[in-house]
This record gives sequence, C-alpha cells and structure tokens, in this order.
Amino acid sequence: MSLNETYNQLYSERRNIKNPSVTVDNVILRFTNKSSENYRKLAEKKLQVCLIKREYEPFEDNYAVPGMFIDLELPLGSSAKKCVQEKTGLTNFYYEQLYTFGDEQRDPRSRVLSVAYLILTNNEEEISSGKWFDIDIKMDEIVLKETEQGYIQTQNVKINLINDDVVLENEIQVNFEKKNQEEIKQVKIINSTLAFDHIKILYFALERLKNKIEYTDVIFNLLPKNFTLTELKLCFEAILQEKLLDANFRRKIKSKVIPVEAFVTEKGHRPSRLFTHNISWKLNNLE
Amino acid sequence: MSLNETYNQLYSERRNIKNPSVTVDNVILRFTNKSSENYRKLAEKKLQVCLIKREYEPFEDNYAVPGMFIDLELPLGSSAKKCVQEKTGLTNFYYEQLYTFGDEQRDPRSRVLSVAYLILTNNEEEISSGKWFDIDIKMDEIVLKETEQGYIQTQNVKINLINDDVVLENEIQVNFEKKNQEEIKQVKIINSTLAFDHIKILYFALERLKNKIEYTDVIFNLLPKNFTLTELKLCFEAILQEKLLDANFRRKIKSKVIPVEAFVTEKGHRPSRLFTHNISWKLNNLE
DNA sequence: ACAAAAGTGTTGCGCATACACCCATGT
DNA sequence: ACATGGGTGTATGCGCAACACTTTTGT
Repeated sequence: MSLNETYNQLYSERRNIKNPSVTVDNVILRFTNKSSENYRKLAEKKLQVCLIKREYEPFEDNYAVPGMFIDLELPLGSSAKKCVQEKTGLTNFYYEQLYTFGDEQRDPRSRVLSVAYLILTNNEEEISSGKWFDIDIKMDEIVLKETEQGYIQTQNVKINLINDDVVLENEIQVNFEKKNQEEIKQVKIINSTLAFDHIKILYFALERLKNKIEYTDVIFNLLPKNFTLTELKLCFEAILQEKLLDANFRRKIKSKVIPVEAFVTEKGHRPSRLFTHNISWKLNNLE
Repeated sequence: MSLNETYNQLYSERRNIKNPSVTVDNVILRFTNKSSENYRKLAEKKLQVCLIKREYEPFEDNYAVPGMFIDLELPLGSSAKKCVQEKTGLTNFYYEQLYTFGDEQRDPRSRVLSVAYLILTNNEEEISSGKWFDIDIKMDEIVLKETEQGYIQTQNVKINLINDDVVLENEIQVNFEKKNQEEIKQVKIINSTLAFDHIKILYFALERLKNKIEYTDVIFNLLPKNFTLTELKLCFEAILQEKLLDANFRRKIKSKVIPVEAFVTEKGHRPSRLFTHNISWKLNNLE
C-alpha cells in the first residue's frame, strides 16, 4: 500500500470524528479465608481486591485493577471476561457492568474511556498474576451543609489496601449535592496510590455490591459451594460494614439457602450445619 | 502540515489499538398532561419518550433517541447534556448514566459503543425538534423453564410508541438465565421500528426508572413544582404499571412532600391541596 | 469446667395492606 | 341529587429488632 493510500484510509477513518480509546477495567473481589489461630475462634472474613503492578508508563510501578483496551471483535462483556481470564487465569466468576468512567483527564496520554466491570469470585481458584489486597475502609462523618436550593453532603473515605507489608493508602471525597432538579454525586480523589482513577472505580464497585446484596443473590458468588450460616453472616457484615443479630439473620436468610447433610466438626464447639445456595428462592417467592 | 507529518500523527494515534466510535444516546422521558375532556374526570398520566426521525443513513427515516458522537473535550456526562440541549432545546432536566451498550453489530457501519443516559424532564418546556411518543407496554406472562443447573425465565414485551397516527411497534424478549455461578440477563430484539438497538436502550431506561422510584426522589423531576397527591399517585402507577391504594399511598409519600397553601378548584369535586417536593426528606430520615 | 459458637424461642413495635367511611365541590 | 375525587381512620397481620435462653463440642 502506498503512503498516499494508507494516508487516505487513515484519514477517512477519522474524517469527522475523533475516537477515544476504550478500556475495560475489572474490579475483582473475593473473601479471605484465613485459617484461625485459636482452635475454636472463627476465621476472619475480609473483602479483597485483585491488583496488578503496572510495568509501563503511565503510572509505571503503581498498582492497578486488571484492564485492557477492548477487543473490537467482541461484545463489551466478553472483552471484560477475556481480560480477566488472560490477566489472572480465573475461569469461574460472576461479572456485571458497573459504570463507564469518562473524565477528560483520567488518562494522561489521551482521551480514554473506561467501562468498568464488577467481578466476583470465591477463593477456590488461585490467580496467575496480580495480588490480593485486603480492603480496609474508614468512613468519616457525613458533613451536611444546607444551601438555598438544597444541600450538600460531604464525606471523606479512606481506603487502605493491604498485602503483607505493602499498604496502599487512598482517600476520596464523596460529594452529594441536591440543588433544585439536579442531584450531583461526585467522587473526588484526594490522594491515591493506585493508577488512573482506579480507587474511584473500586469505590463504585463496593457501593454497588453493598446495594445489591440486599435484594439479589450475588453474595453467593463470593462463597464456596457449601458454607455455614455464620460464615455467610460474616460475609454480609464485611460488605455492609455493620454487625447483624444472629437469630434474625438466620430467619431472614432461610429462604435463600438449603441445608446440606454435612457438618463442620472438630472446632471446639457444636458442629455447624453446612448450607448451599438455594438457586431458585426467587421463584418460590413469586406467588 | 506536510503529508508526511500528518500521516505520522495519524498513524501514531492508532499504532497499537483500533478505537471504536462512541456515542451518547439519551432516553428523554416526561409525563403527558392532557387536559381531561370530562369536567371532573382526571387527566390521564402517561410516560412519553422523545424521538427524532433520522435524516441520514443508517436507519434513515427511522425514529431514534437523540444521540451524537461524544465530544472529546468534555466529560461524558457533559456530552450527554450538550446533546440534549442542542437536539431538543431542553435546558432543565435530570440526568444519570444508564448503561453502556457495546454489541458488535449494533451499528452496521462500524464498531460503535453507546453510553446511554436517562433524562427526566417535566412538560413545562417544549422541545425544538423531535416528537413525544406515548409509551404503551404489554408484558406477556413469564415462562419458566427449569434446567439442570438452574432455570431460564423468558418474557416477551411489546412496546408501542404512539404519536397521533404514528404507531411504532416493537417487541423484545427478555431472558434471565440462572446457571451455577452465572446470571445472564439478555434482551433480544424480536422486531423494532426504532433505529439501532434503541428499543433495548428504552427498555433499560424504563426498568431503571421503575427500580429507582421506590427508594429515590427521581420521580419529582417528572412533575411540575406543585402537584396534587392524586397526580403524583397516577405517575407512580404509570411507571410501576400497577394500581396503588389511595390511603396507603398518601401515608407512604407524606415524608417526601410538603403541603403548599394552594388548592386546585373548579373541578366538580372537593378542592385538591397542592404539594411540593420535600427536598430534604432523606436528611430528616437519617436519625 | 468453660469457652466458643450453633441454634431456637418470645415479645413488642412499626409498617404495609385492605377496606370502610366522611368531606367538599360543580353541574 | 350525585358523581367524582379528596382525604381520614382503623383492624389485621407480617417482618424485623432486641434479647434471653438452650445445645453441643474440644481442650
């Protein structure tokens, strides 16, 4: 192909419109399953996110959520799945589209949109690259300022990501402004050790998860096939960031699980019955 | 700039990655406010969507939701706002990101992603171009098929869009498959008279709206400043597609509205008190 | 024996549902 | 007078919060 022909082709492609680059970025979450030190104490349940250290500019050596430029031959969701499989080796996971991030300055190179996906997996599979970081959240008090046409809520949120000695500190500010018709929710990054706006993407993922576990079954994607009710409760508590009352939790969750003829023993206390996800609880609740 | 320089610039831009085109597509909704024929009957409340007839290929002469290629100089949301303002002339509206549609074949020209936005407005402003179409939904029964690892739910949905004599008929099939870990929600277009996959985008918008009115204030963006409780109830019913009980509705909604010292009279029945949105009901409900 | 978790029972409150009933108005 | 929507009251039942209590195991 001559220079001229190539030029023409290239030019015609972008005659009218400049196209942005588009990536998929995947927030992959799971629960820890540390074995307990005390022979009868319960293992701690903590949410973890998979991060990979970047090898190239921009943000070289910073940790980032696994992502890649989209494959134009695939539907969007499949690009996300492919990315997760290639970068981490995971094969079995839940995924859903989270949000599309498109601030002008989110990538220093050029205009890059990021279609973020929320990925949930349990800890039965190991990952081929990347590390799991414990998620540690500290929320400040919500500060309220009333304005003439509404109000502004401001909240600072510190998110520490911990893998052994490595502690990645991040702080964001969540602003919710109510002003006449408009409702503006804005997440500002105060400081972050993650690449790009990935701390913001992570925050969106955590919020989505928090909202969804109340009225969906997604949480079971974070658990092994069989689990005890206390394990399940600890998972709820880790996501919701609050303590639940045991008796009430058991009643509430009953329709979503099925007891299995198996117990966890040798724990220094009464054996725990194992349960599994009642995949069709929604159906039975329709009438 | 010489041919060579331009070539280099163009080429370097796409050295590694082919970029897709990206549009914003805006589902703009409002309520009708037909005046009633009968002197004491209530005016009907119906959801309407703004559609514009396409002037060019592809889908020339088909109706479409207002959209445009994104402006690389603006954040995504601002591209959407700009699009709505330029195409319809609306200045005052609520907007939120809906979903990003990225099937390979959704645009016959080339790979085009669509970041869809949900826009809500009341009928105080007129639009400069485009027409309002009444939304008429008929949902078939949900068909359930149990499978080995879960189940599949299938539902056909007919969406007719009506503007005077013009009736745009559309039918989609909503599949929800539960299969082990995976939950796959798929919307297939069976037949549509709208451009691209816009009927699918409209369906997503209606679902989002339905879910959101329960736990947010978005519905007030569809209403004028002052309204009667029965008007408000009719709006809820139109979105939820079900009848509500009057007494209970009034109790439930009480905290979200503030009575105004004004009444609607000359209606052949007891005057209706007007209410306005209590912009800070959430705050008072925090404790 | 006792620590720790597993699991059940009870009580009271609040809220949603369903329905009955009265009020005010224009024609 | 009456149709129509505006608006209030109340009984019933369910679900959830709170808390007390019993059971079962390993060391």
